[in-house]
Amino acid sequence: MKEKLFVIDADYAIMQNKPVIRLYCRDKNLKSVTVFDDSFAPYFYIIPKNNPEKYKKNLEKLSFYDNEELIEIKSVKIEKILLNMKKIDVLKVFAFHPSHIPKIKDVVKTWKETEGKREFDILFVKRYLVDKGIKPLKWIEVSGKETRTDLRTEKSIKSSHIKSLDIKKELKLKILAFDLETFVESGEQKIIMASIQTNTGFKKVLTYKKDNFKHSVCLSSEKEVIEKLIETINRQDPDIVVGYNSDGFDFPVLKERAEKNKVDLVIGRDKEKVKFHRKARASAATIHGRLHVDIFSFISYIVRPTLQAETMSLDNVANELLGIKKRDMNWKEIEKCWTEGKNLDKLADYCLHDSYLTLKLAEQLLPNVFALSKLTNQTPFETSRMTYGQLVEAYLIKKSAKKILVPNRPTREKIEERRRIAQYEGAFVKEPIPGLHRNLAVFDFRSLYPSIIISHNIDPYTFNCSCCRKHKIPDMDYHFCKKKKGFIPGVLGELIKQRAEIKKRMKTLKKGSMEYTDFYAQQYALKTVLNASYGYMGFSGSRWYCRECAESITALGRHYIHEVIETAGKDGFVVIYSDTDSIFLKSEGDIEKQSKSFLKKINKTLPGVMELEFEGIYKRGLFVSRKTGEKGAKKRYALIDSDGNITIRGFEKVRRDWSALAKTTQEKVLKLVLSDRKDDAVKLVQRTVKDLKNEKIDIKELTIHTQITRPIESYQQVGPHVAAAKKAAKKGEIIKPGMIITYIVTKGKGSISNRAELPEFAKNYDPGYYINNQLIPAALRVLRVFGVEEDELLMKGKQTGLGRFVKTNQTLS
DNA sequence: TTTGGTGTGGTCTGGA
DNA sequence: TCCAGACCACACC
Repeated sequence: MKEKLFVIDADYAIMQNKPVIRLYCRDKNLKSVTVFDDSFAPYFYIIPKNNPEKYKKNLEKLSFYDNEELIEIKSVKIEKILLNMKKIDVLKVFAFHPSHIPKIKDVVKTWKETEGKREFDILFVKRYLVDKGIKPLKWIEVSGKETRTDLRTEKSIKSSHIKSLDIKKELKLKILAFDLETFVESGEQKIIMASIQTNTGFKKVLTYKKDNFKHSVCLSSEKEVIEKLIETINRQDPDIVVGYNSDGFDFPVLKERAEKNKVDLVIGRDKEKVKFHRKARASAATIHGRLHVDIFSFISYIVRPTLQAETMSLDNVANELLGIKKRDMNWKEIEKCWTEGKNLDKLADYCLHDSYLTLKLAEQLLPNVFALSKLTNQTPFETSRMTYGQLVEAYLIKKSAKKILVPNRPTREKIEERRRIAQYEGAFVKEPIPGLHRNLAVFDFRSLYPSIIISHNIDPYTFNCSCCRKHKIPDMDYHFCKKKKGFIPGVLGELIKQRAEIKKRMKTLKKGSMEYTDFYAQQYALKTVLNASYGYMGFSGSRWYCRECAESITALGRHYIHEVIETAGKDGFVVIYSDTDSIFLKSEGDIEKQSKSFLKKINKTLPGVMELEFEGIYKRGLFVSRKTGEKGAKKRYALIDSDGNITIRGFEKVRRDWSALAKTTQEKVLKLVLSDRKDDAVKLVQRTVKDLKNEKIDIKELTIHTQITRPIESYQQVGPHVAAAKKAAKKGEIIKPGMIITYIVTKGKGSISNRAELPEFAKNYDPGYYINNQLIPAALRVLRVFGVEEDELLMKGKQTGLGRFVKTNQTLS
């Protein structure tokens, strides 16, 4: 029989002593089908010192015991493959079991005929998908026989042949989002409520106290809640289970409570319990047969840089990504609801809302996860938990398969060594001309670093070749081969081409249509990998590490932007600012016309795929000076276009470690100033100072968010956020690195740190601090270029009674 | 262990 | 008491 199937996830199991790949699929009628493939054997490569034939013979005889387990070689093949651009003979060593690979490698390592060993740490399923060319979220054609298994899928096929198909059709998969609420009772964290929502409209709240609200099932104990949750998931039979921080919270808690209550946490399609795989941050919970996506993981690794939310809380992220308003219920209220047994419907709503937000976030972001899976041939389970570095690596490994030996991952010592010597010169940043400028034209290089890599053939394998010594990188003693195309430049070149094609096709489609969304996600995946490629070469943990490459890339970047700056000057522009790949120009004449010819002129001189792009015209642009001295401040500016859209970079407004009051006031000031209303801006600040002084500002406007980046004991210098965290820790709160501490500076004596408190412990706020250390600096940063001084904002001399808020180190004039 | 360098500015700390 | 430099966080690209 032959079947066309849509692949969702994959894993492997040991069956009759053999590793068997399991592909979890749906067919076109949405029937769940599992495909078993036992035709694939795990392998790795050995580079022999000289005689591969002789090595092969010795290897075939290898047999040893490891903890009473017999380990033997399945087979050995001699293959030709590229090592440092040269074809060599290597041994491809097949094993009977994936876990034998590292053991065989360790034995062979000691043989004196061994030159090296490669690709022993590429996981079995990853290897399979790459080698077979199977892309998750795409279609395959499976030939084989239907078999019986104890898997809870509607059909199981033992495959004899699998072919990947290029069918555009997407299947609508069933997504189930869940969320738990817990409560600590006599030192034990218990589950008090669970909520579930699916993208097919099912919703349910499970709890065990009272039964008078919508969508709820009231049970009699925690145990029953867990059992009912398990039953519901299995009955709903989703393809995808999503949570928000479910790797770090929901599943660990669920596992612990299930064990405590002697319930088997079986929610997959086989009889195994939920397992945890070690990952960077939290261990990843795996459910056999269902795809578990912790959407928080994807957001914090990949989406985060594009967000401006202060914390990665579900509420904040949903607010920014989905435009869903935040709720005002907090933890204290939840606890109150539960302990008093009142307003439980509110608590249920809260819990249900969490799984709703999780579901909506998943619906929005899963296309991006899937696009990355299709690009790298990795399961969405993997790609949703990958960092930038891992995504680039996965893609490069895919492109190396069967052609190039993948370099080994560096050892811990090697990484340390690379770290020590790493530092190299980066991008050029021009000091801006402070002031409010009119009619600015902005240009930037399209994907500067990737285009340099491609156009200059920057690659570890082309570095300092023996044939092209003449073509040196500017100001460097390095050169790159002109004759042979490097691996990374070739790969990135394809990506750029594909992305251009997708973008072209997107123009013919309707925004918001299924196809458009899919293309958008695809081009976003390409962009993600492209943009991370330069960083990956300079990353100490990289398999394709090449400091000289990274150094050359930035050197070329500086070279090109300098050329643009120089040409702009010669063409009569005033160069206001430039950072890495962008340039801000002003001119007396018709800026649009001049921009066009300038762009043409520059692009004629650029090699390969390099291109300068016209970003836009801005009606006004504000550049400020540094806090001390008259120098222009880099990386801080604000722009307004002819439609009134405002762009703010670098200012306190866009930083999370400033109070909302200082940020919103600064934003208003910027808007007024960009509209030529400086005087109104001054008045606004003065009014706000007064409000603060009279303590009329809501304390919520005054919280400051700062991340704890290490264990609190290991800080050499105790800043306000660390001090607040330490106090909270003393009161029993658990403080971990990565947490974002919210604090308020209260009245009292001593340093700012001494007076920093978490909101729940803050009894008041110190107006003096918020005036002198928050509001005034943020406002003055903008207004100083207009000649406004601190005294004017503080209304000194005009009003009495403000003296006590003046910093002690200031003298009255 | 979890892409890179460049840059600003707040707060603390310790010595004059 | 004052101030420079260290430390720290977080922005830009």
